[in-house]
Amino acid sequence: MCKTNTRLTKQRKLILEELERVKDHPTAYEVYERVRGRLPQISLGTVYRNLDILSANGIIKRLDIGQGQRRFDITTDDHKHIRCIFCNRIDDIPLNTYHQLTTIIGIVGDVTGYRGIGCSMDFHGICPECQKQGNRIHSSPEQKPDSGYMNNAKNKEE
Amino acid sequence: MCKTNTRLTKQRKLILEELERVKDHPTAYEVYERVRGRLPQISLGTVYRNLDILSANGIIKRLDIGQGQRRFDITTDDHKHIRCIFCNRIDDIPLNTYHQLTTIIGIVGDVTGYRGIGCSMDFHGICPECQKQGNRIHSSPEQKPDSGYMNNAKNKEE
DNA sequence: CTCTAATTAGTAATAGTTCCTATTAATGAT
DNA sequence: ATCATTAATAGGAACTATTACTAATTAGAG
Ligand SMILES: [Mn+2]
Ligand SMILES: [Mn+2]
Ligand SMILES: [Zn+2]
Ligand SMILES: [Zn+2]
Repeated sequence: MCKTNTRLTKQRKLILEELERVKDHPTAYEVYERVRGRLPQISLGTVYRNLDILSANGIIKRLDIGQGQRRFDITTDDHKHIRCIFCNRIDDIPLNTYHQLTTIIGIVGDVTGYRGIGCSMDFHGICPECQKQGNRIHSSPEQKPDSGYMNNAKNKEE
Repeated sequence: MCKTNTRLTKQRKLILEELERVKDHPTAYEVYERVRGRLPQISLGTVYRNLDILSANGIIKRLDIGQGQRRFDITTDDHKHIRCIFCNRIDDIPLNTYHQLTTIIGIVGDVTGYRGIGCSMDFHGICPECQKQGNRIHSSPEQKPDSGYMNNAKNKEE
């Protein structure tokens, strides 16, 4: 499963096993809690690091939906998600792409049983300015853009 | 513009003026920086509080897109957004809802000039379990679900 | 078995947001 | 215009979620 120079530690194995067991789009902390039941000394940092490595390798998927905690998905097939605005659970939507947008919300309601459905559709890509600067699709989008935030070291001069 | 018992302070007025001036989906901190240029003693907390109040009153919109900072939009008409994976800027998409999903990405590319476009479509609503518990669409979705996170006071017993 | 770089546990630091409290000020009533 | 009420403020602490650091451990190639 892993690349050369990537070791299958017992921590990593247990994280994958628990992800396989729940498939419920758990947060890093939820994975941590489950794995800790089988390996008490595991640290939350280890869980975060492994979830990052696994998603960078395409073994799992990171879900950055809405404002709360990041979630992780062992299912890497192309599918969409629906989130409950009360309890924050996230369910799968095996949505094919041939419907018209006007009918999709009705379909989503039928498929999931959710009510009061809203849709936030976000696109991402490379803006014209960044294209000019020579960024390519295959170059790493992991370069952190300057967050411009107060606590950043470089903004702490004053 | 505001409800009774809502005062138009000079801080609130300046925040609205700067939002009107940039329309660029600024973060709270970016709004803070601009307003501070005109009212140096304003605090970041005041900016956050006002952005919350204004969005709760429907004057502006909160954008919880992706993993980074929350952003705010003075334009409350129904429209979609596209984010650059390199520089994190967010542009508007005046997308009508009559296209088929398969054609939308092409349209978005034509309209925005973005390349390498991906789409994350997230739905939100009330799950069947929460419907059973008597939650209604008009009841406040602001009840914070238990985040289950380590640092929560109630999880700090051990 | 040995060697070594990948990984770990524990903890500190950071980023983004919310909360708290004494003080100030916007607005309605006099 | 002055007063009284109470919403709102500045400043800072606290909180949530994630990332970074470091000395010790360990997977696994040779
Ligand atoms: Mn899923
Ligand atoms: Mn917009
Ligand atoms: Zn629910
Ligand atoms: Zn860009």
